[in-house]
Amino acid sequence: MSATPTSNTLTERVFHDLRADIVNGRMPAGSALKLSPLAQRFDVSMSVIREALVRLSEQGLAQLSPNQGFKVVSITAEDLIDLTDLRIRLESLALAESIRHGDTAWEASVVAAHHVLERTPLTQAEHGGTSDAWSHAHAEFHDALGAGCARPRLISLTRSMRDSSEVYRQLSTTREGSGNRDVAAEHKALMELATSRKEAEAVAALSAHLQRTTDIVLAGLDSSD
Amino acid sequence: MSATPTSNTLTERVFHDLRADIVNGRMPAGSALKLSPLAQRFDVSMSVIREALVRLSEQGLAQLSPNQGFKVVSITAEDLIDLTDLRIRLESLALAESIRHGDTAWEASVVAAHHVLERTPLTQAEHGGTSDAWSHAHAEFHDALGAGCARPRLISLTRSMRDSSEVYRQLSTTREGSGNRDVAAEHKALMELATSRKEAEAVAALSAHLQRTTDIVLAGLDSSD
DNA sequence: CTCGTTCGTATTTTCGATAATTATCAAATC
DNA sequence: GATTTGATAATTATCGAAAATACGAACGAG
Repeated sequence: MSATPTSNTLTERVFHDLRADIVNGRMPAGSALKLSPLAQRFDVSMSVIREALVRLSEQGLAQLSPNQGFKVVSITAEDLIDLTDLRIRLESLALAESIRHGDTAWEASVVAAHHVLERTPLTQAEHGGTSDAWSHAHAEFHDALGAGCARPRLISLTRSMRDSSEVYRQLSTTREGSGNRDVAAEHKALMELATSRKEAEAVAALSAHLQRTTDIVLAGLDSSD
Repeated sequence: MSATPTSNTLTERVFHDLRADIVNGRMPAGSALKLSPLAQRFDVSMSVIREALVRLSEQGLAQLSPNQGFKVVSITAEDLIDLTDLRIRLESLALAESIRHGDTAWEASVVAAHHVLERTPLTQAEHGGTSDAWSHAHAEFHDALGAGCARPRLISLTRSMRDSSEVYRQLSTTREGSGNRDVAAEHKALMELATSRKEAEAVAALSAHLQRTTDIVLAGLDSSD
């Protein structure tokens, strides 16, 4: 059903790969994204890289300063706070509407996404931080929660903001064992509350879930940089 | 204080001009945006046009179908409803926080923006619809209302959505005299409520203001297409 | 007459190279 | 010693053309 998003054009492939690199924390926040090295690495012309970077910049994952090139978006505590507040509001809205109007197919997709997430190992062998597979399954699960509302714009907004949040989350999972938190249990509760249509409780659980993650990241941010 | 947004690079100039064309309704919604004609019109290479169009697409003002080119974003009643609901929520939030935390400079900028808007003629000589100058002043005023909250992400979101809404608004002002509505009075009330820090009333006025515009556009949409 | 195929054309996508701009750093000046 | 200047290198922005793809018309078979 998902598998390869199969990007037909070169630019899309590069765009997806670069986004994954940023979102999964392989590119340090704030680091420069120079055209020629990237062109070499992906074995494409600079135009392709440039177009991909322009898209990423427009989405807020990179920054373009005219005549000075691109860099990975830089992170600040204030931005994370701002971002999290917006995410809580909008994802809560999407979830609430999904619970109110979502059909059985939506319920099924939530259950399915949770099933995958539950069975995906959180940590990877080497690379510190969570595995790409888990990050992906995690994003898919949260996506599924809000996908029942018939509002494309709201959905794409929450997706975009989730990507931005990932840049921060990667930072925290790298440095600390995420405290004594049972994330899997939170997800399971979320899934059950959503599919049993308990709107208020589900929204509360989702809000707490998002806020908790941010608080951990914030703690890590303050104590380091 | 504003004057020339001074785009240093060619792409930025083209981007701004094209966005203005779309937002001000000079490009029919859904119409194709072909590269070579645009390159000729702006007297630049296709690369520049392409980059501008990619940016517009990423912002939701155009659409890119791989290998099939760009077109002006197409409009639907459902999207406008979705969009308006989000705008009401987020602009209300920005306004409320501005009222709570904005300083005197913010108040001043609201008064100033309203002053300009008040003195800008609504209709232009020829071109049906509102004048570019008024559209600009109008955007600046609404921008000023929310600019007092110290949340860059929220601000840029509301800006982006306002642009999208403009595509719709242009459609309605072209075809009807906007009924018996005193938009100027609404703006004045908004300005006064905001600067006198009446949060609840200001937010209610803003929500009603946005919803009213949408209702008019929706009426026009249903009765035509 | 309808459906499918082939081919030419229009358009997009990608490339490689040039022009323009910025960054670097050593020498020179105050 | 700090700041400015000027040449050089590195990088981005732009261009024009080649390659790939989609679109539509003409054609032929069933």
